Amino acid sequence: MVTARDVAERAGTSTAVVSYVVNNGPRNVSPATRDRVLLAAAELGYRPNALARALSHGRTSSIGLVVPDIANRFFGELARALEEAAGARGNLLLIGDSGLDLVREKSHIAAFVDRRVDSVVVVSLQDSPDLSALHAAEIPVVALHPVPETIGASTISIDYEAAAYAAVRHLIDHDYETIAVLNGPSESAGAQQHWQGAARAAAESGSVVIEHLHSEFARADAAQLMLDRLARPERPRAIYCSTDEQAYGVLFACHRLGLAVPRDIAVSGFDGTEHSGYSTPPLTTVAQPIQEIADRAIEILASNTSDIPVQEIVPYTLVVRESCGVHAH
Amino acid sequence: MVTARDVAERAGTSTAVVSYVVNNGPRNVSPATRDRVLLAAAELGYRPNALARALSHGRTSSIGLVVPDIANRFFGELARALEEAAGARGNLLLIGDSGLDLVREKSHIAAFVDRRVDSVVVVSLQDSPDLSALHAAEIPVVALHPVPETIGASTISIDYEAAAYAAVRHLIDHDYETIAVLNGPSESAGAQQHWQGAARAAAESGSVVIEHLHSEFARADAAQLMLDRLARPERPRAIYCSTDEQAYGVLFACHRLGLAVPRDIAVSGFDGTEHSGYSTPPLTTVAQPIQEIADRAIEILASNTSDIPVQEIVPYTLVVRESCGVHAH
DNA sequence: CTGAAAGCGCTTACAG
DNA sequence: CTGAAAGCGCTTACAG
Repeated sequence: MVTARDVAERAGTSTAVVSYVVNNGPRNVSPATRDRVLLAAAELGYRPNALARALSHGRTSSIGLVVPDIANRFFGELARALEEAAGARGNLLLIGDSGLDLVREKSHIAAFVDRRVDSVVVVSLQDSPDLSALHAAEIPVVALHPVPETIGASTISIDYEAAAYAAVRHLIDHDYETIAVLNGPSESAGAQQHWQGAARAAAESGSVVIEHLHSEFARADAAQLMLDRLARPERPRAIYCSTDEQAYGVLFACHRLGLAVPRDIAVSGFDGTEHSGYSTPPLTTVAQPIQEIADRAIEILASNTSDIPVQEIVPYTLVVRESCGVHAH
Repeated sequence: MVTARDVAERAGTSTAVVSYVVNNGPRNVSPATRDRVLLAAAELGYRPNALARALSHGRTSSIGLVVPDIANRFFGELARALEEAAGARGNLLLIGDSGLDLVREKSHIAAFVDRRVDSVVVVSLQDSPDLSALHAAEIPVVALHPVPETIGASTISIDYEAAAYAAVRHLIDHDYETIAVLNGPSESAGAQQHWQGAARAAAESGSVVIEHLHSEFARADAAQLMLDRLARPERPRAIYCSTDEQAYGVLFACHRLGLAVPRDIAVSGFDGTEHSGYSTPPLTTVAQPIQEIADRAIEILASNTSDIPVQEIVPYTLVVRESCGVHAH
């Protein structure tokens, strides 16, 4: 590959000047010299080596992202939004897919440290992720879900508890008296908040019977669990799911069992990707403001003037569609 | 961060020896020295700087991936499989999401060149992608769809034409006499093959009437197009879609218009991700061997003894489910 | 405005 | 088996 030295020789100058021209600084260069360098660079097809630049400059202009499952639409949309926000500031987003595996989550974090990313955005599999490697390397982190304060990371997310409360409250307003909460694994991020919000809504109503179920986040797991559950007597009239993926699994189980949604069973989801509007039937769901979350996350990381973690709450939207029944009020 | 120099000092040796120990070579180190280095490294929490290593070593141990749309399940599953295959060989996969935008596709390729990835796997938006930047940097490429021979890249993919033929042939065997082909944009990768395969099957049958439609790959676009098309008279009895995403859009349009699948309209998809088994109704589709494609792609790039591009065809599977109707033979 | 030189943190011939 | 030194390709004080 062609180096700054090659360009300098052809332009009859030094590598320092080549650097000043390519980076528009930090020193001024006379217009004539500048033109010669630009011409030489263009003729040679010079592309600065990002590794060398990062090594001497001390910044890689890259941001690491850890997600539980890149094949999940929600994280796909999130990754895209983050990549755009990062790109707008000249940063490259490195995506690390945990594949629902804790070991891989950890190894991605290690790889990010080794490659000296400037900062990391994390959506962990766990309630309380291990960020020690990041802290040791003094790499700022923002988590996109609530984490314990003691963990020392910035946080930006919706209020899961409030969103769960609102969604279940909505089901109760439809006069559904028996409600199942299909949650993720109990240690998973947000699981507690989903259950607490739902339980609070049920308790408030007095009469509603609520039941707590757990499945993996994968559509197939949720489907299997619900095929079993719905075959048993006393099935719930409505199901609140902690992710859209699980809700699609429920929709599938209902279809398979000949149960009509929402006539026999009402369903609500959580995350609100574009796809939630295209299921059969379209899904009532809690929509997360993906764009806003992404923009703010990158902004927080960019303007990291202090080391003090910030905690931010962004608003969710309850999107009411067919799957929860005809609007009752 | 702690450097090799820090470790060397604590172990009472040189950075060269630290390197030999950490990398298990290329020189031998006496057991005693080795233990001292390992101990010092552990105590200090030493992590070699991957940038510096890459700069001096000349390899980054990273592979770039360009996909049209990471939020599309098919590419999500593909990215995961590639990441695993790459990781198994000690390589990191860098994912570049084009977001269905040619400019971004190009800028990701440029970013990969700048970061000196060892090789690139590309799924382009175009039939005939611009790989000149990669060629100039002598970075080997493998495309996961057919590209013109002249482009000088290795290729590994199913035989799209044959798969399209088989799927449409299957619809014809169901005695559907009017078939629509819902293709992607006309310049998109594979579009020609889809149409040619479908047209060949129709021509062979003699009596079947076939029509060619184009939509973007997004579910929403396909849905909108079909809402319009199916509202017109003389609607087709069956629809062959060039991606599962488009098929889901068709399913949605049918649901919205009160048309039952497969009773009123039969639908088939293409790609065959895990989700195709969970739609309403489950989707007949052409399944691509994602794992095999990923493994072979990484293998080809790893064992790049020659610069001669290789062209490989892997087998597809026609997965018959409810959406195309009760099995006719 | 410009050049020679040091330095980023590694790896690897080259001597010993 | 081990160390001093050069080199990977940049950036940036430091002189002039």
